[in-house]
Amino acid sequence: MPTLRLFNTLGRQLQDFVPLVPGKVGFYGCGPTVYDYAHLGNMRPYVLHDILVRSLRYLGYEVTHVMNITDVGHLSGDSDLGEDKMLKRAEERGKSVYEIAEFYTAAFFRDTERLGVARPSVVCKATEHVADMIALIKRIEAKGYTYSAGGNLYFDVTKFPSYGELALLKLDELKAGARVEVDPNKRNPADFALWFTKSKFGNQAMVWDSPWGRGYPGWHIECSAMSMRYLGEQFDIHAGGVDHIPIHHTNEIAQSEAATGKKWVNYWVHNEFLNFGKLKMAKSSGEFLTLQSLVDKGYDPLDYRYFLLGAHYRSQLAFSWESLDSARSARRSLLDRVLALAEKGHAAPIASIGPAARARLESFVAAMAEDLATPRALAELWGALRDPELPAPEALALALEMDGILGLGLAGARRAEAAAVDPELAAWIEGLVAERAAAKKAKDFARADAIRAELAAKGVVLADGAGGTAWKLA
RNA sequence: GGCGCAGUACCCAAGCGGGAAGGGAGAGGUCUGCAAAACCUUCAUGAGUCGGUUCGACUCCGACCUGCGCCUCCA
Repeated sequence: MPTLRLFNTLGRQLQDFVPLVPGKVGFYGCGPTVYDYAHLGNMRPYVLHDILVRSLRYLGYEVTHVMNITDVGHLSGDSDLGEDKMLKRAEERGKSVYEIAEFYTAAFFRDTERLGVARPSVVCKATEHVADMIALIKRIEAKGYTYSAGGNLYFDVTKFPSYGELALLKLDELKAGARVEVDPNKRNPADFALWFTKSKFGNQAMVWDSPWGRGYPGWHIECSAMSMRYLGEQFDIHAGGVDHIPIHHTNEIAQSEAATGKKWVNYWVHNEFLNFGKLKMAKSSGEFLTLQSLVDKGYDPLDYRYFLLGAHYRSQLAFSWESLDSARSARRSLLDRVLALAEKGHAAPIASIGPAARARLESFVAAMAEDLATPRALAELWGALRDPELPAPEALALALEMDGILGLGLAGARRAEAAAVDPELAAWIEGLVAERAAAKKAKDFARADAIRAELAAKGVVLADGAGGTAWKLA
């Protein structure tokens, strides 16, 4: 097996992946803030994390994948001036924050499941780990990295010499208040809150007692506390969107390493954004498309997965309906090819494939190992399915093996007739198909074509083959 | 103002200091009563622009142009 190489944001270079413990990987992927539906752009990192985990497991690692659910503390502004997103949404809806969280968490997992994303080993909620956060903040405080102001506890970034290393930030170059009002309580604009007590939502359910007063945690602390809880004080990989590099992850590193005095995470993996037209897809501005809206338009969620895999995760990707159509066409063609192969016989045992197929598989694995180069991997998949030299059982074996990492649903490919179709509709179609067969036999091609047209009008596509006429719903 | 990233065919999108992957769309063909699928052929003498380094650059360096992101929140 080749060595996995990952582009590490910390250092900005491709590096050989070497785990802390041989054969094992601790991986923390930033999860959702469950105050609204996830949009298509939000889904990109979860597909990436899934691809990363699948690749690691394929390469023989035992992976512990931890994902957080942010259900408290995520402010709409990183100061006491901001509002907690969860509380705000709960007030708007007249629901409790827990009801809001439960609703959108369920929606989130419904979407990721449809995208073929495996459930993480551990899913942890911020509200259930406040004690861990308080314990961690105490350690940070004991080491002298904090100060109190205006009733809140802040992290003093000037006490942490390597602050901003991940994001290549220099403290004196940051333009304070470039786009937002400065929190007057902060000594330095880059300082961030570990614990809030002065809350305009102080009468809400989401407050906890702490050594600094009754209040709630800052947003960044949850990831540090929960990752350490499940993966230890040092672990291998932390992933999230590029937007988190300058603030969220930078602050996580500062507070985590301040607390332990040790290097926290070895490899940082960040996905680029999905853009909609020229703008990023965002809840605040631009387009907001959910996975469900794609399903409503007739796309398979895995079409969207294919679309994502067509670009490298570190490239900005522009969403367009044309591109999504292209992905759907490509994936359908893939499924057709796999079906055609499956109808010729069973897949060969992967261990017994010949040299040509073996070489294809190795190229595929090499592409995945080279910083998860899914576009190249897809090209290898196409190559395997198009190569006239490969015996059908071997081509099928390759496709299924590759799909174990890509997750495009090739193994579950079914002829449309086998899919769930209303029995009455099916009977009607079968009747016309039989009638057309009779017409064809009688050389009544006008009648045969009329039936084809009639069915086509209902979205039924006919395909004449050696074994008779197959049909499917378009 | 500072920092980071990108500009490849009709669209999406890779790799690479020395033959420009792959997909979609398009065109022609084989096959088919018709159609679909499949298969074959075709589709960037050129990679934002201009310089430089080099025997050789799309690939390195510089400038410029254009676009995007970050320095609130965001995946």
